[in-house]
Amino acid sequence: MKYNFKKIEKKWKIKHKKFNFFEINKNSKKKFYILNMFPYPSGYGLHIGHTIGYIFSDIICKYKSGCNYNVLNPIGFDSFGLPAEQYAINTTKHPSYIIKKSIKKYKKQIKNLGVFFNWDKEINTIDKNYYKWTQWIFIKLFNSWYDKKKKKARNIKKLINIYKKKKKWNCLKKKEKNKILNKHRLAYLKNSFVNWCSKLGTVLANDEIKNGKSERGGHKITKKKMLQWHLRITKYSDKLLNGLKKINWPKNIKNSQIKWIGKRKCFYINIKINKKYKTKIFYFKKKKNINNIIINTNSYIYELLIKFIKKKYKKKVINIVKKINNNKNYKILIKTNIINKNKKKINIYISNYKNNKSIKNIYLNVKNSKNFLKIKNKLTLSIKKNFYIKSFFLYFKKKKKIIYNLNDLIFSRQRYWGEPIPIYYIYNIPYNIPYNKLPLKLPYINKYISKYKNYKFKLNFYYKWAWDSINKKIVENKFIDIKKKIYPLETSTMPSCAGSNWYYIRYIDNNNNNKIISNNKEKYWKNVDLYIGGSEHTNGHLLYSRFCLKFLKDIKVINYYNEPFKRFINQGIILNYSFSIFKLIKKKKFISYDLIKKYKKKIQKIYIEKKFIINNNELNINFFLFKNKNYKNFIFYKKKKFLCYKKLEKMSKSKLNIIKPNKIIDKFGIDVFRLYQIFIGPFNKKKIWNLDKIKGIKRFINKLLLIFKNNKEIIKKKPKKEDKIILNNIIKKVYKNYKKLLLHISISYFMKTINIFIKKKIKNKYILEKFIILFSPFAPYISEEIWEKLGHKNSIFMEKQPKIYNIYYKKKIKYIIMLNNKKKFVIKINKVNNNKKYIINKIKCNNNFFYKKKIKKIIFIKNKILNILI
RNA sequence: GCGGAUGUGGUGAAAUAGGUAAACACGCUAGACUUAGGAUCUAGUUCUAUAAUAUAGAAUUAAGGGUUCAAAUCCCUUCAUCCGCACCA
Repeated sequence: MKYNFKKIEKKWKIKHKKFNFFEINKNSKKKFYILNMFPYPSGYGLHIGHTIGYIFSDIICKYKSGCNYNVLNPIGFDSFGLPAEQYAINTTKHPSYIIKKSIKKYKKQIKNLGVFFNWDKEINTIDKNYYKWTQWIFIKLFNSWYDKKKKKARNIKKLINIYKKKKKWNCLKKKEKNKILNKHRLAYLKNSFVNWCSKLGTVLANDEIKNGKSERGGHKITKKKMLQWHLRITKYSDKLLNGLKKINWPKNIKNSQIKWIGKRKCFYINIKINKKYKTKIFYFKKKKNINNIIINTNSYIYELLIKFIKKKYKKKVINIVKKINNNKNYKILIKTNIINKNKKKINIYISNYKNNKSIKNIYLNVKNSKNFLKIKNKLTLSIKKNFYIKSFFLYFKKKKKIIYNLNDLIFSRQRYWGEPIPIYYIYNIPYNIPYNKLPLKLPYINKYISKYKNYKFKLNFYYKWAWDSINKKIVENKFIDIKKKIYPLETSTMPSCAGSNWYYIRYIDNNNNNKIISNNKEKYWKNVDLYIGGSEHTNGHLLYSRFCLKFLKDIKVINYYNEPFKRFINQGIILNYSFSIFKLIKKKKFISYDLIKKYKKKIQKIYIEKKFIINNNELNINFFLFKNKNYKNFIFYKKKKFLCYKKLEKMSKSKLNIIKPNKIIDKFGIDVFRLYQIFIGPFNKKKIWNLDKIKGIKRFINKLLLIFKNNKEIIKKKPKKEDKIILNNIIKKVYKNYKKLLLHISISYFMKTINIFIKKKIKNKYILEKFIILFSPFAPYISEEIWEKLGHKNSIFMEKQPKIYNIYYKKKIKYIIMLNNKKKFVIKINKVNNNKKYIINKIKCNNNFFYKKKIKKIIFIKNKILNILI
């Protein structure tokens, strides 16, 4: 029988449409909530990295269902954020149109994986019924403060009551009241230095920046002072730290959470520029003397410093900084009269020194400035004695202090495509939109982009963005009038983490319009039992989600659990080779990879697709030109062959090394594709994409089909003991690997068992049935087909996972006999004779390898080993 | 610079919380078969010796040392690779 997967898949896809998988154990008391991080629907569609996660969760979901669990395996889409918006600007189409199209594509592809998702639970962050609750949580945060004594968040009204008792609260002006409240609110406004990207026109979080440039687009980032919404996540530092003890997460993820929170006792130094401008504090484990201070030219501290340099020298410094910014690793020395403890003068350097990846604002003479001091390019400003920055001084405190790394989360973005922050301002004092008027809908305007193409894509350009607080609705900007009680609305939107902070809660009760989640449902489903996700933004996402939950628990939205994700497994990235060629800048010349050394500075790297490559890394020039006609007149510089640069890299759209699952599925079928993705290696480790090994899976499937080829050969008889033992072994192995989440090992045991079945010609129906049930989560369609051929009408997924046979067998015990720590042979012994004397005698009878020799020692470990030392 | 991992054949990898290293699969070599297919089957695939389809011996889990009857697994040092990092560590 040839494996006609297309026919089988088509048949079962139709049957599965009517099949209510998630209803099977609806009334079971045991629940299992498994969750994949929801995808960002980019226009490019699914790639291999996505599918492996879905397949993985699906297998576990099907297995758990077979173990009588009521399972939940939902999926949704995280659709707000920069990528869609950037794409929208480029294509002049509205982001919601792009997102809708992408989601359609995603859904189609996901459904083609043989995966069961609870599609009725689907959520989408841009859905107004979803972001209504995101905004609701924000207002709750805005109206809460953290009570240190009670160690939880409470309503801001209670804080006002406390103030009323203590002070003359009512005599204070509104602005003063606001100032005080703003210091306590969990969502609050603060002027702070932010990563500003002028090209994108927005603030970015630290994890949105890579190598000092924006992750999306690679634009320059500067530090800028701006009024921003913050979440007071720092108040929860201790809770976030303690919660880690109880959950089953990988060590490295836990560690980086601990590091991020960074609780420790330290000595500290304060750097002030003058009374008004404080900078951050610097901490040391031990007391240290300060010999020099290094200030980065890209930092905000430098900008401040410039303000306080005397006018005469200001231009000089700025000019020099301009010059050195174009060079690598330069430093300028400014001599000062600040004296440290050893009565030595402290020098200030201004430098464009970069330490590996991160831009640091300031370096002190700690270990990491060693490299800095090696810099040879050095300028010294000729500075007169009286020139130094008077107001720049240091504090060194002797006392130890408990400090945290964690900073409050900056929670606003100056962009259009996000959840609007439900706040309006009266005389610059923020007030929230009433709860019952949520959602504050994101305005949709046609032709928006073409009309305002030259503007930044921002909310305040909408003509309709003001709040009428009498009629409680959104009105046009031009009506803003304090007398008529029409006020300006907040123009920033929330960052993309806002929607993903709490989404796992919403899946459980996604259609509830009155509450985020009903009590009953929360009590039953509780938290996520197994959370599966990629490694990209894991750390931030997990921390913010945990913070969000702890807050929701304080305000009693959540009552029955403390941590969002009980167990977490990190999905390893899949690497693939990328190919690139080099072009001379501004010239029509390509240069072979072995010749580029000469042109080092003048070349530009262009990624190309793999289909243009022959013989490992040679470019097929004719084919390349045929497909890329804009390079028609270009010259190819080469010796003999034109070589490309081949590199193993993370799959990415820009590097043209993405593998799309569709082609593979078309060629080999869904089941083979599923098995292959799991078999490729441990789920949590990085993998290199290589299709070679898919043959093994194909052969395995063929062998499997061979067994079930002739229905007549399959015997309905009580299975033999031997056969039962074989089945027991595989069941045990597979179950154990489910616990450890090592599914790839299970597949190798399936292969092994099939080999044994063929060798021993096992054709017993009961044995084979149990085997195929055990196997069904891995390859659903083929299992269903075989199940049907065995004469069953129900879906195989209605069946329970097999139990281990109770066999009473006089098990012979295996002993490994070792001589001087080396294995000699293995003997089998009946249970009755399981003792040292018997075994030694037996060996003496059969072997004479230690005859006439003195035995130093015999080590006997019951049921395992006998080691003889001579 | 700091922190966290990881290191097993030509390749992907297994090895019960110290107890037969390399299961399972890919690749390769040789042969068979045929409906000439990205097909299937059989055997081999660390090294050495011999009386050679067997037997015996030796080496081996990045390198070196330690603990132990016994280490891929535990401890120490070094090297290499990867990941994270915001001022500190």
